[in-house]
Amino acid sequence: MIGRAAVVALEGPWATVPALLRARGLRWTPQRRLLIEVLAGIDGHVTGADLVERCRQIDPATIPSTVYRTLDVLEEIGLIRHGHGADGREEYHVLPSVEHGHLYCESCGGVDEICEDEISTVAALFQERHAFDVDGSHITIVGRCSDCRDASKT
Amino acid sequence: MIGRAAVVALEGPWATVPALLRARGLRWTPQRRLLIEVLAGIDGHVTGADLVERCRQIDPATIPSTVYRTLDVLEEIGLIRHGHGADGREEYHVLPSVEHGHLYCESCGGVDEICEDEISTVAALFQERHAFDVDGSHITIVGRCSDCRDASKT
DNA sequence: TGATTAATTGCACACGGTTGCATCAGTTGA
DNA sequence: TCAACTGATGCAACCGTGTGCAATTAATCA
Repeated sequence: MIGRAAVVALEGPWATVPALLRARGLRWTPQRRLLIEVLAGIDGHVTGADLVERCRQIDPATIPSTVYRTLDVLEEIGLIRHGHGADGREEYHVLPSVEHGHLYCESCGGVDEICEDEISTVAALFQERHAFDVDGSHITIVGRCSDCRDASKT
Repeated sequence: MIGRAAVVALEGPWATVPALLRARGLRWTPQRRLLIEVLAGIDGHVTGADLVERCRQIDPATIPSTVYRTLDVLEEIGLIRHGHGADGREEYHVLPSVEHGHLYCESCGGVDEICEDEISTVAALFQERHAFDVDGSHITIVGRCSDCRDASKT
């Protein structure tokens, strides 16, 4: 008899999480393992509520506050980053994807990605003018995409 | 006998609000008047919760949902604009101040303003590369201010 | 002035996210 | 292997914000 099928091996950078936690005196718990498994299956970004939902699909006993607290420690460790979408909701970027921000169209709700060199340009501007270090993964610019502008022109 | 002292005359652009509302078939109510009076006394930006609080100080019977709904209609009329602070909270810009964004230091919580020509630079970048119209008053860039960086260097 | 009508309010509730606290359980060292 | 220590969990309550709905009321017009 083999153990529960749900227990899958952690891959890539996720395999090191237990060690990263323990190195800081933090613990490796079933709840954290569940969240890591969910995160490992995500490409790009998710909202906090979305993560809670996905965890609940696997384990309905998942408690939101535990998820959010775990996300906090994962961010401290540097495995994820969070920002805020145009509607103000938490948005988590799963690493090790390339650092990027977002262009959010308030008309259609569409999202476009800001690539690294554009972030650099913006960062350089504020570095020069305000001596401010921009957190590139936290950038969300709101406005209107070309499609919506064209549509409203007619 | 004169009416309640709390009833003050609306000044500047605020004086036109009742007419603006009525021109759209909307109504001028005591609750809206209260919020307008509060907004008239604000320079720059406030959070939604802050506005609710200030309204309550004048009229404890103020209901939050009414405030938020009124803010929505004022934004539609163009008297205020809203964005989201670094913590994702609603942040209202009271017009007719100059369009500006914010640099938010996640270390000390300090806020610096992004002036118009910097916004133009950023807007031009995304206009050119993504054909995206940036909403300048909605920009909040997160990172670290020079003071905090210097402090952590030592 | 008073009736009509649709905008607005107040209320109750929902949702995303956070916090305080008592209890539980990884981890470590004996 | 087991006890002790301390970090993590679960729970309940709370905050900021948004929504559906029935009751209220501002605006209009006879």
